[in-house]
Amino acid sequence: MAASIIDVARRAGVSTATVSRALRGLPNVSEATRERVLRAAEELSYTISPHASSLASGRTGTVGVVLPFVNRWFYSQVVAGIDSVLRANDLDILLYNLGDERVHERFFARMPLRRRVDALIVLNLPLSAAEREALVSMEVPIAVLGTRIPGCWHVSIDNAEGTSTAVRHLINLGHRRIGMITGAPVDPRGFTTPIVRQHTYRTVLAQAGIPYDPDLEAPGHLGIKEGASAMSRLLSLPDPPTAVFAESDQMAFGALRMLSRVGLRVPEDVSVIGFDDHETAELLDLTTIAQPVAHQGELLARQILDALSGASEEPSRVVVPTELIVRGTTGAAPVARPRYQTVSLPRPGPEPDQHSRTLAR
Amino acid sequence: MAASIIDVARRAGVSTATVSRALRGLPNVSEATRERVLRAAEELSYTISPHASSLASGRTGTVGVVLPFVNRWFYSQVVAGIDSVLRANDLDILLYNLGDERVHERFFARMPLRRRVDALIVLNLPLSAAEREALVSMEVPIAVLGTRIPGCWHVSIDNAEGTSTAVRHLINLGHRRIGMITGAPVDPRGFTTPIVRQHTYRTVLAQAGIPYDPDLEAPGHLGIKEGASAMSRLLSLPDPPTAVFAESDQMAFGALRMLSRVGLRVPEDVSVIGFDDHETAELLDLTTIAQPVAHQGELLARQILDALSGASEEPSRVVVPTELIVRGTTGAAPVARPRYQTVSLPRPGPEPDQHSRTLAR
DNA sequence: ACGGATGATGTAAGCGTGTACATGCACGGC
DNA sequence: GCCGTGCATGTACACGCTTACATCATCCGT
Repeated sequence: MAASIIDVARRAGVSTATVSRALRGLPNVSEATRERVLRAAEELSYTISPHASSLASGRTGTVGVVLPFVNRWFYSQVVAGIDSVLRANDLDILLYNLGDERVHERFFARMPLRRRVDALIVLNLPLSAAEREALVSMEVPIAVLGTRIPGCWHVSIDNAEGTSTAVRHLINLGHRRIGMITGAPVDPRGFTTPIVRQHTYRTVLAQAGIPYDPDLEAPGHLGIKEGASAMSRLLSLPDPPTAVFAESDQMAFGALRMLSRVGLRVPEDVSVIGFDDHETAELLDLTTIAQPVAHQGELLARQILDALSGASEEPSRVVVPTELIVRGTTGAAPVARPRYQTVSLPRPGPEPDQHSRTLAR
Repeated sequence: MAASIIDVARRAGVSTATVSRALRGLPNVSEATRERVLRAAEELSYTISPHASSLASGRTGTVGVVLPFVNRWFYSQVVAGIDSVLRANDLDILLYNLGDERVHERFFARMPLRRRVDALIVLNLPLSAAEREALVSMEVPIAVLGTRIPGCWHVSIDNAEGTSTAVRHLINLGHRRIGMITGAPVDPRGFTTPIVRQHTYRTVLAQAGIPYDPDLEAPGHLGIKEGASAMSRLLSLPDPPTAVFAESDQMAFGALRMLSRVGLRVPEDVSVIGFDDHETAELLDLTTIAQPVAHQGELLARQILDALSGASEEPSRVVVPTELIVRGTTGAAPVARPRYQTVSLPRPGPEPDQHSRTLAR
């Protein structure tokens, strides 16, 4: 049987109240007494019972982290960021992986985190209004990544800015047929991120005077394989794109693989730009929009610390910058644009016609 | 203020004991009463206080998961596997990321999980004898991945078998100069996995009559970049390897990148085999030894369930099989072996001499 | 018709802390 | 020498639940 506070009190020759005070570093305990208590606790290898402590004090020392997919690179990276700062402040992490829809529903039906955590961190989870309401009703500070919930702390990247940077990069390289591989397009609960990015993609094209073509938007569901098949769909268009913006690096990887399968060169025939700066992006020399992933986790955790310490009453909102990382998968458009018209193409490579034929097959 | 069991009892017109029984589905509660209690709880949107419950019952409904790196693919995948089965049994996950050495030490100094979890899952964490002892002294079931702790449940792959399969694959392709990119070679606490793999690598080579050359073992620290620099070290040897076994796919990725940087073809000039079957391996067409990662997490969780239910008293040990996945990064050795001596090489490619010169530079 | 099962429910004692309040003590100013 | 102050410590209740035990009604067999 593990030692309780009573054992420590007895051994130190004081009351349990004094033990409690001494152990938590409260004032009004003489140095000699504190010393004795600490020694007694040490000798009994006493560990406080978190449940009793929580029950009595109302504080749990635990933060719930709710997310859709622990096993995806992005989320695991964010969790690592969260962990690093919460751990340093002796807060534990209770992990809730709500990717499965039934698990998701069950979570909101039973609210297992109510009374169990001091604060909540919600990562990029599509939530209905009722679900948002349910979270807020827990009456603990909430920090949200991506989505926005009124009254909650907030961290996100500027998706519109990142997207327009990506699309403009392609336009500046002379591309006019620019495809987009989108993520999670028909989720009824609505990830807001894909919506914003898709909207921005259309807006930027329109601003550049490029006509809108719905066929150039292919859903990729954020996975490598799905990215590949989205790419193949784009390639099978009568007039396939010369550049593709994939809204996640993973989908861009799939696209790259598909391109190499069908024998198209990157970036000579098709340019590809991703989003995230996944650890593998550098490996594959993928041009991408970098976002500081682990850092966002740290920021969320810091917000929680602020909220718990009461340092700042008003929930803050942080928008972290994205950055265009130009690597080897984006280049000048292959079709002759005005400034290239008089220049002969330096390499043999497939002709545009031949190119189209390959794709149309 | 959230409703307590007393409120529910009052509303249902019964005692708190009956509420407790009804809510947990215990027998000896009439259907009518149970119905009334459930409705009352529903109407008050009552959530049980886990702390009070734990304090009273001694059960926490929580499993601690201790691991070195949440943000690495392998571990996040295992966590997802664990989560899927624990979640289905209403067990929560308390995550402890002990990658940082100071965090690790602090964890074992304070044992914050004592009294806080019903069971423990330890993923592949290097532990001193004292630390193992400390975990066991928590007196809860422990399931361990990779390492072995006496008296604990155990899941692992057969590292010796996987490694020898990989190395034999290279030998069968005619390779005699076979390098190995190793992980975490000098960790004083000792990850056992790299040790077993390195040992097996040497043994298999010896069995094939290939002389031992310590220069062919390059530490890669399990990262992509480190894998790349390990590869460059191997390439700078006077007599560089024609094949490389990287004991993780990530290091293999780095190796591939380095090879393509220096202009060597894979597998014509150098063969590469990895370990894990990382999601990106298929993308890069990497030959590798596949291990069922998420499945191992599920197995660990199942062992915990068995232990908690008292189904099987004796801790079990499960060894899951690995599988050689042959893809495009391994091929016949470029140097002329007896059976190739009279055959002319089909492609132009760099001559062996030229090859060596490139590398020695 | 009556004793004893059997099943439904209530009573109350913990579980191990935190903390408001009471207590006791030393000290200093008048 | 007395009283108020401030600090160190003890007392005891609350936190919200589980559960052993007591109680009570019901029902069955003889």
